[in-house]
Amino acid sequence: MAKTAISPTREENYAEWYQQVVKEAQLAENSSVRGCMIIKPWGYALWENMQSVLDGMFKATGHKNAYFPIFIPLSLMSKEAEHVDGFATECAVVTHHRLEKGEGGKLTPAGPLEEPLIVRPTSEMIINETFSRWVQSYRDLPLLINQWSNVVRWEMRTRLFMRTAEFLWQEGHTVHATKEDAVAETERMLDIYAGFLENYMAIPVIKGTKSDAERFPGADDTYTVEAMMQDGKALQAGTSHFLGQNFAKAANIQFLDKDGTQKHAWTTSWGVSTRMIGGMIMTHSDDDGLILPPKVASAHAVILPFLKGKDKSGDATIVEACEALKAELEAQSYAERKLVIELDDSDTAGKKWAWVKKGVPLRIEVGARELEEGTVAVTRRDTNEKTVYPRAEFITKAPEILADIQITLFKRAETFRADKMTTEITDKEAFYKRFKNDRSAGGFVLAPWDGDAASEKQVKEHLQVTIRCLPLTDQDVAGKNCVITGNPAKYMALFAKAY
RNA sequence: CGGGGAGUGGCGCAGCCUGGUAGCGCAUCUGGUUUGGGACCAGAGGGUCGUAGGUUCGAAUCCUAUCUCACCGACCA
Repeated sequence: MAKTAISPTREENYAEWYQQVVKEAQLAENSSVRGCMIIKPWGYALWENMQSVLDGMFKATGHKNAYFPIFIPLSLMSKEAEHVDGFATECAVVTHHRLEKGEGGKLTPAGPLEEPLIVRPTSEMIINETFSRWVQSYRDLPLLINQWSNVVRWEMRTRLFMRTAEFLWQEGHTVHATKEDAVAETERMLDIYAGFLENYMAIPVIKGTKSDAERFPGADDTYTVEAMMQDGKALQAGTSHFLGQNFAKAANIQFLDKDGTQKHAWTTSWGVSTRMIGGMIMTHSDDDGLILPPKVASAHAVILPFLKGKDKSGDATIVEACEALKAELEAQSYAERKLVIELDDSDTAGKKWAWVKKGVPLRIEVGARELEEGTVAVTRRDTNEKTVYPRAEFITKAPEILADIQITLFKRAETFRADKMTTEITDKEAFYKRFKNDRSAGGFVLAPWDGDAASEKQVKEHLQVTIRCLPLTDQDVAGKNCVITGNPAKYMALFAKAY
């Protein structure tokens, strides 16, 4: 059995394996603040790449960025009843505005605020309240705004990237004159998320709508993209909400329409977060650590010179050659981005493994032999394949190799998901059996459902299985019966255990 | 919030039951050896043992309180 760079392996302990991958890849670490993570440079570079692509997509569809306060007055928060109920148990609340030195120099909060401030768990209330002043006429619509920010949700249990008390995200908030426009926007943004996840993160997703129980608090409809992780659990990777007129009414967003009457507007909101990084790790990484999809990778390749130690005669030449190679590679582009190349000329043992664990797509080895032959030895992180290329050929071919890695990762994930997906289960016994298997979380089961909250609740209590979504396609239920109750089915539902 | 677990040099741990003021591995630094790879030898630096109180001649070790963290549940992006 070959030694793996990450211990334990996925098979041995998936949860612990995940923590180790994050740590060994230098993506993030726990901070001294409960539930809050420190995103390290290697992880933040990844997030910046993701941001940059998404931001371009938002702007290309007419959205503009803005920034709203981190604090929401308590009174404002309480205006949409369902929304409040959904977030009340996980709000951080600011109640004081200064510190005083007490006994023994110990600092204690003083100066109570007249009205407590909530640290935003999401910004619907503060943004829609603002929109009520921005929107006066049908000419002001649609209003398409996005914000990049942090939010705070005081979760009971946290896990790096997957669920942290504070996380980074973007939240889009839009206002429309008609229901049709708002629904179209909700679906457009869902498509953008799905496209980003599949084409950039190489994570295959299933698009669908949430059941009543899983909907965003205050929304009429929540659209979601669901991904399958390597342990057979599902991950909600992004959501897009059709908010109906609920928030428009709560925040009083009205406009004077062409016909001269005052109308309430229709709003949407949509978001993706640093959680996608967690999804990416759980989709692609292996027992040797992280594997980054080239399109968003913090770096595309690392050059590792083989130095001669004591007999340093040739070392300077090798490092120089590596620097020249780096410069030439950096002139190349892949996926509208100049190649980012790291050069690690440290002589520490195990530096190769450090880069394996960081998930960099290509490792380029250059030593005396390569210099002499005019070649480079290149190893792909995804397949572990080592190929010796003539130097010039590799430089022009690098983007092509990266593109192949990107596709390989996506296809591999797609194949994996296909193995974890069944549409064959039609009776309750088989359904229960599937999800009671201890070795695996069970994957996706696409099965008929009667649309009743009671049956949904039942499988959640018995099996910790939830309805991830009602897929947008495959909704033919004619003649089919609910997998749980046997009653006539209303929907095809995608069931899974979830993060 | 419930269930078990853990807080000891930068990291990972032992020591605790049977009190006598700290030890191992990795990492770091120095010197040497080695060199297509997760090295070896020798030496060195670095810790008031989570915090507060108590028992004692003496506490990492016993007692009490308290804080924190990761993990498994319930809750959730």
